[in-house]
Amino acid sequence: MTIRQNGGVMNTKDRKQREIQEREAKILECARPMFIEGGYNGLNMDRLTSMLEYSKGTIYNHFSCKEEIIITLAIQTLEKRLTMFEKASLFQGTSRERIAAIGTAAELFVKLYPDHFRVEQTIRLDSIWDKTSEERRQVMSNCEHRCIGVVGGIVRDGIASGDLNLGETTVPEEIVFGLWSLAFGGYSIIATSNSLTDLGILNPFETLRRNYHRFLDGIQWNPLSSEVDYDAVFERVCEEVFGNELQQISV
Amino acid sequence: MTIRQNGGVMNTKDRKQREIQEREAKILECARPMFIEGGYNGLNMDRLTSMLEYSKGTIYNHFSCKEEIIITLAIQTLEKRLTMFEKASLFQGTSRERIAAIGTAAELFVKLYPDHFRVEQTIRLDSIWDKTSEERRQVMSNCEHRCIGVVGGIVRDGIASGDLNLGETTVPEEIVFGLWSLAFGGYSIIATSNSLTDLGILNPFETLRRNYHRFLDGIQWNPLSSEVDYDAVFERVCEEVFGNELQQISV
DNA sequence: CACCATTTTGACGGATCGTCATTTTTTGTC
DNA sequence: GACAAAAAATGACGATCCGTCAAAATGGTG
Repeated sequence: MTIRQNGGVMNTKDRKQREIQEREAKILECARPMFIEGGYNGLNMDRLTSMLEYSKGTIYNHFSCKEEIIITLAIQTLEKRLTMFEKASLFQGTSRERIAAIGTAAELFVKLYPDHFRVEQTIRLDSIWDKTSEERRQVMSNCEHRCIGVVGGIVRDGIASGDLNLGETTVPEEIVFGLWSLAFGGYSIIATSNSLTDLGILNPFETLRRNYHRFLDGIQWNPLSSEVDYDAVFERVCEEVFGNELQQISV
Repeated sequence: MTIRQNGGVMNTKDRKQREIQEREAKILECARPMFIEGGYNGLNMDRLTSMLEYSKGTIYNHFSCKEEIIITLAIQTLEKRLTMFEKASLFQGTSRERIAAIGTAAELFVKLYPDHFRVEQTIRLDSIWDKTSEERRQVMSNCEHRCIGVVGGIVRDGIASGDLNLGETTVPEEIVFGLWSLAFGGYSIIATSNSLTDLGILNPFETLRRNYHRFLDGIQWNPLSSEVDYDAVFERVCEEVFGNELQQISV
């Protein structure tokens, strides 16, 4: 009897919870294209209200301000990236091939979610960042840290296996920082600048791939790119690890 | 007589012109800290009006919208960067030392104008970018292109002098893209992420420097970092080329 | 001083964010 | 099912801020 009552109560609460979750998903689903279309100003709370079947107050029950919606959009895709990184890190191969697998994941991620950078760049502007809740900022940081952690783990594996020898003056995190800079900078430039085509770089993604292999050659992470065809590794990772995701886009 | 008249007219016009220039400078001078303080929303046109001794309409005679002010702020610092790059490229030394000099210039630039990135990131958001005038966008592109050109020139010098051999499958622009990615990504991460200190990287600027030398080692741009103390080159460039600028900051 | 051209002014319209008093719905109880 | 209390939803409203434009001020000229 008590059990039944409890059960009943829980079911009701669960249903409520689920409804709230679903509504939140709907809000985000509607907000994303609005943001993609016109950025921070394009995401119009009045228009969002009129497009959804909920009133303003209801939406503000879910998200205390516009910025909270935007950071949640960022978190949604960041979580997808984390999943892709983790999947890539399981690739069977040398430590350097596994780093290449992460690079592949990063590239496929920006191709699958080409608008993610825009969202993240907006969020990182202090004027926006400061209005978001500490809670959601934590979630975002956590995602970032875990992505970094995956890469760091592979660097340490490389050292442990003897493929990589950093010497005594270098810590693995410096290499993570280097790869991260190359990737973040490269994808940002690709996304926001016309100068690349002006420069005559026809396939920027391929060039970026070759650039991080140049960096890895520079620290002599074996086997070097002169010994292994890392383009082929890229193709293999695309197929073997991300075959499913890839059906959606043309690489 | 005609000459005198002309002279007089010209003087009046010149004075007018000068006054307009000066006013424009004042507007920007007042707008910059406001933007730095609170970003896009922090730059408040009403407040700007009340702080300056000019009315709203007058300000809108200079800049047709808020975004035009912001892009002009970006252009102001971009021009300083171009000057620093050009100065650095004249450094006497091997081609690789000259690239290191550009790296030094880039680092000193972000230290001298730590808020520039914020301004540039804001401008690059499509929602802002689209509202700026084609004219000012051209000026900005031009600055960027000339900076890239300086770097490209040194790469080609390196090839010509035999310090660098890219082979037949690589064009110099790919290397420019690589260095640019590393720098842009690295400085962005330094500016907007706490993860670096979390990672245990105590001196991110030094690490970034070492990272681009790793990249340059990877393409075997001679002399390699194992043969030359590029930290010492950095110091020399700071002193010999940028001694004046450096008095303002602590490196 | 009178007249025209140019520049400056700031009140105002319009857009948009977030609030909160009011209304509606849900829950719990007899 | 009827009713009260709690919870949730509503949307009109206040506040803020951008950019405009009719009117006023300024400056040059005969």
